[in-house]
Amino acid sequence: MAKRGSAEIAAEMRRAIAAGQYRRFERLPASRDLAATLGVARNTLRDALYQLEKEGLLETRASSGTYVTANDQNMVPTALEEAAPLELIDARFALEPHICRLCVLHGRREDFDVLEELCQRMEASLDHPQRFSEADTDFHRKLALSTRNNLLIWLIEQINTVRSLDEWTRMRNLTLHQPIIRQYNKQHRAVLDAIRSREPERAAAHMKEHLETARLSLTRASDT
Amino acid sequence: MAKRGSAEIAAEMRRAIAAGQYRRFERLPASRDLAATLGVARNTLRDALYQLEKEGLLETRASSGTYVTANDQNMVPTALEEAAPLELIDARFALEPHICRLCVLHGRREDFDVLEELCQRMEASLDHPQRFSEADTDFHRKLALSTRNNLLIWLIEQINTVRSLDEWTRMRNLTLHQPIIRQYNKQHRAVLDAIRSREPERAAAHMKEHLETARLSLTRASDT
DNA sequence: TTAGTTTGGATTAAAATTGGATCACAAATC
DNA sequence: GATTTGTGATCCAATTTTAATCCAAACTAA
Repeated sequence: MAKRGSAEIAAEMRRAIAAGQYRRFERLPASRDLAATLGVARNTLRDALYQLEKEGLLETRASSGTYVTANDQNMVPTALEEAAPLELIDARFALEPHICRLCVLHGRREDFDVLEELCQRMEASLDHPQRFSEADTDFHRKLALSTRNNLLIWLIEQINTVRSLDEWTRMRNLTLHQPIIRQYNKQHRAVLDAIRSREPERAAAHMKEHLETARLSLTRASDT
Repeated sequence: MAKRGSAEIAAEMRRAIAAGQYRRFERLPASRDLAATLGVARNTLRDALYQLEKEGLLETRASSGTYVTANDQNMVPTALEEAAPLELIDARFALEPHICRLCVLHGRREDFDVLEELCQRMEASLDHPQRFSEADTDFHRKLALSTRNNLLIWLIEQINTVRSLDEWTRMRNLTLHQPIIRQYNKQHRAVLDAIRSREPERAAAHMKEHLETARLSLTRASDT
């Protein structure tokens, strides 16, 4: 049987609380059930919960249950702020290609006009990483908006808050040199063209290619 | 059946009031009826209502009834809470297939063991929509967990909060009959098998198929 | 008014559930 | 080989839930 330490379980629970799976004042599942779903023995889980109790995230009352005492308002941002660069790329890898498909389905002429305008702004910003970056963010946001899916829009907006963190901006600006920007522009155009000609799969494919490029330039930058 | 404590009943009622199911000055159903509807003993319900009364959401008059006094208008529905059913499916369509791919990359043996256990639990719940539903949520959550991508985990958890809203639970339980559950089980297994044999694209494809089925049964249900 | 119904309040005992604690055993670690 | 750590099982005591009553106040309709 594969072993996972109580520390690992504690980390998992900590993250679950931060993610909002268990909210303040809520009672956790019974230790027996929770141990079962986590795939560990009850003793191990109890050790983990004891850790979290020491940290002040939980409070357990005998014969009653274990309750969340964490102030989630303080924790939710951390879940986002702690996102690693590659985690962010993977999340965008999940969301954005499909957003392109939905964009083909639900996007309207006027949406495409806005996207066109943003493309042009990016193409005019070869020497202005800052300006390019803003237009780039707007472009990806507009794609989400064009799906008319409020949930997706919200999710992308959350991701954008990560993107806009200082460290991010700095790291991204490092990678934004002329050749890279030029390549991004070509890819953005390819995505937009595919959307305009109502080819969902081609749009998604171009977006994947775009994100792959972004990942590459990111890993290359973090190697230095 | 999952035994629910008074705290959980209180939470459920709090949500119902926030969702506008019971409006201000309105009288709640008789405690006997409400208890029956919620599937708990009257004592448990009374404990729950007492909690909400302490919070100032309710006011109960003996021999008359329990009335909503929620003066709190800060219960504004967030973007998450007003998400439409099909929006949710589309968001999952974006996220989950790619999560399956990442699961193949980053998932470990012990993760698959947990997924296996959840599959079995679902297969043993053909006649228990409630139980199936919980295991189902855990299954999809565990898939996200197995990616080890905290951002994705957080995103899925946000989606799960939408899924767990009352209206949702009710609608989903309507569609969960034996044949559907059986089909879901087959699809979950197909996903798990593909992940286990480390075939990212096949896993993603099976997940897409699964979500397509879910979308179908959802549109069919809302037509009625 | 009166008789019957419905309401929440309260009490009780039994049953179910919960975390706490301990133990022997196995596996991994040093 | 000794130590640490997770497992699985058992028993315990406290708490919660349930279910069944009875009550008094308030409402309803004859």
